[in-house]
Amino acid sequence: MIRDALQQTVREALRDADLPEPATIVLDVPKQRDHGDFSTPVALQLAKQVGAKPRDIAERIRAAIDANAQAFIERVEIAGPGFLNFFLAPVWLSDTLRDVVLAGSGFGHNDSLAGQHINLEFVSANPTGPLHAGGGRWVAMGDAIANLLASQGADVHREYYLNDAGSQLDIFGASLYARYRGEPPPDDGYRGEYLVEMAGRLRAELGDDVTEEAAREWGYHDIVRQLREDLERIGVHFDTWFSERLLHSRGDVEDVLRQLGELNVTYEHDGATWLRTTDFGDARDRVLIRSNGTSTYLANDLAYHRDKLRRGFTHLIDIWGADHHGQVKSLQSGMHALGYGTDDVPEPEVILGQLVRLLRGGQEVRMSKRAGDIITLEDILDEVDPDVARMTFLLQGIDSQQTFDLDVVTAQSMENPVYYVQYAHARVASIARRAAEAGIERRAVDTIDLSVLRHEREEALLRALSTFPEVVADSAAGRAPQKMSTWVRDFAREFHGFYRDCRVISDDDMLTQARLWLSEASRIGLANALALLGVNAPDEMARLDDDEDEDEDEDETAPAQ
RNA sequence: GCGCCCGUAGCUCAGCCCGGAUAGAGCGACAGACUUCUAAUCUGUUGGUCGCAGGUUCGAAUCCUGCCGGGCGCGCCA
Repeated sequence: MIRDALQQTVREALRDADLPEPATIVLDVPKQRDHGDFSTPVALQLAKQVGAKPRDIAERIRAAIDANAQAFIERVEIAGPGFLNFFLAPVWLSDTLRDVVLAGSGFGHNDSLAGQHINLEFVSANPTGPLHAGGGRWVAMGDAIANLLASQGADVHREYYLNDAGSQLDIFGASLYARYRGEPPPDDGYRGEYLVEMAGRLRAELGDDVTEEAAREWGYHDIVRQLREDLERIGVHFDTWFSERLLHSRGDVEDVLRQLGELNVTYEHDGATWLRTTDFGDARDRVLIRSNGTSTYLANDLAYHRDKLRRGFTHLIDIWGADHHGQVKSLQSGMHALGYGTDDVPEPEVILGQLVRLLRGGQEVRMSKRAGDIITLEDILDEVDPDVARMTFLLQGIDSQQTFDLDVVTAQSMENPVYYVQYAHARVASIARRAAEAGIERRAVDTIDLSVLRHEREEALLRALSTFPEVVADSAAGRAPQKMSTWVRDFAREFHGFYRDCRVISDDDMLTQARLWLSEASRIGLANALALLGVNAPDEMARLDDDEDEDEDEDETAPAQ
């Protein structure tokens, strides 16, 4: 859009002025309004190379730009040590508004990743218990990242990997079976109360004569059903639930081991078969086949990732908890050993997410399915709206540890930023309803004089809106949904300010029309941003009681006569 | 010991990838604004040695090095 045009202008000016062209022309939106609409430090960057004073270089560039006057540039100023500040003709804001309206739900989307088939694997919690609260971070992050990648034109496939072939499931089965028989779970077993409840249903459904194996299978399928329900409740859908068992039953694991053997990257040692991952960058070699003849997690995982590639995906992304970071290099090294990790087939990308620290009553709650005292995602969803849960998980970067204080999140649920944003969206809808009641129709946008939108608030709103596409692109490229949530909060603030200071519906017909379109463009920005975050954009908000904050427990208090 | 992540306002966090002009938001505290398209809003005030020390640079919260503090790993577990 306008940024590209400016970049082009600067490039041409550099050429005309006989100056070298840096690979990228930096164009910033200055924090200060009096520094213009856009600013570039290019003259500062060239000073050393050219051997001239930055301000003199800036002057040469400005002269070249002026010589080739562009309609959308009102003036160029040289400021500070040598910044070139661009002041654009106000028409660019009108153009932005029209572009947004024209693009509609596609605003912020592009096709830079067109042709890419991305497999995004996330959550993948063991099917041995319900999703714990911290898992909500992977649910929300994964879904948002998938949305972001899709917005850039990629075909994104959401996948859940079920570790249903390993020892964890056996331990789970033994624990469930013990509960079924009224015994405590084994020492290394799962101690959670949910197994007692499940054992009761197991007995009700299958009777008193169940074997341990049957209990395990029943329990496994019941857990998967619970996982699906929890995920559905928060609005996340997986395209594939991939069973690890398939890798074994189909012979994939054997086959990948055979392939590695033929590639001469394995060796025998201490009765086990090892993979020379050190040849491919790993810190030490890894075992593929234990001395007892069974395959390791790595062997299975290599078969799994090879399978994903064989299914036609061009790019694999895994979201893992940071407690698995030691395995990243092993997986990637193993995939290189298999011949992947080339320009055509890149190595799997692993996004590491720092773990959630969960607080309740000011105390840290250790989240371990084994230990028993877990707070589940379901528990959270029982107390707060799914939108609140999602937004909370998307407020900060995945690289930093998140402290999820259950008391704070539930107590301040109503103050959650998600409502601030949703309220802005609802306000637009409300304006539209009021306008309709007043018999005001929005006329075609290209018949409206948008140049009347000159209020400080209106311009600020449009400026903020104009940055949306690049924020989406940045957010997608950085796998950083928090950039999106930060933008939408800032943008909502701009809208609330506009709403307050610029009455949309007025006696001035043209101004009303222009502001209705500005509202609509804002709605598009809010709705598209929320959609990327996986959050609803409601047309109205439930009315809050005025005395809400005085009344702590309005739900179940006794009737005070 | 080695590896990854974090350390920014009283609290919770953006900003760091890709260095720019006076470092931002929310919450908290204090003071204001509803005859108004829903006040779940808006406005103002308060508040920061960007962990510490060096280095690179015209310019460092941002890049590099070394420390300090916190989290997580370092299995023929998954």
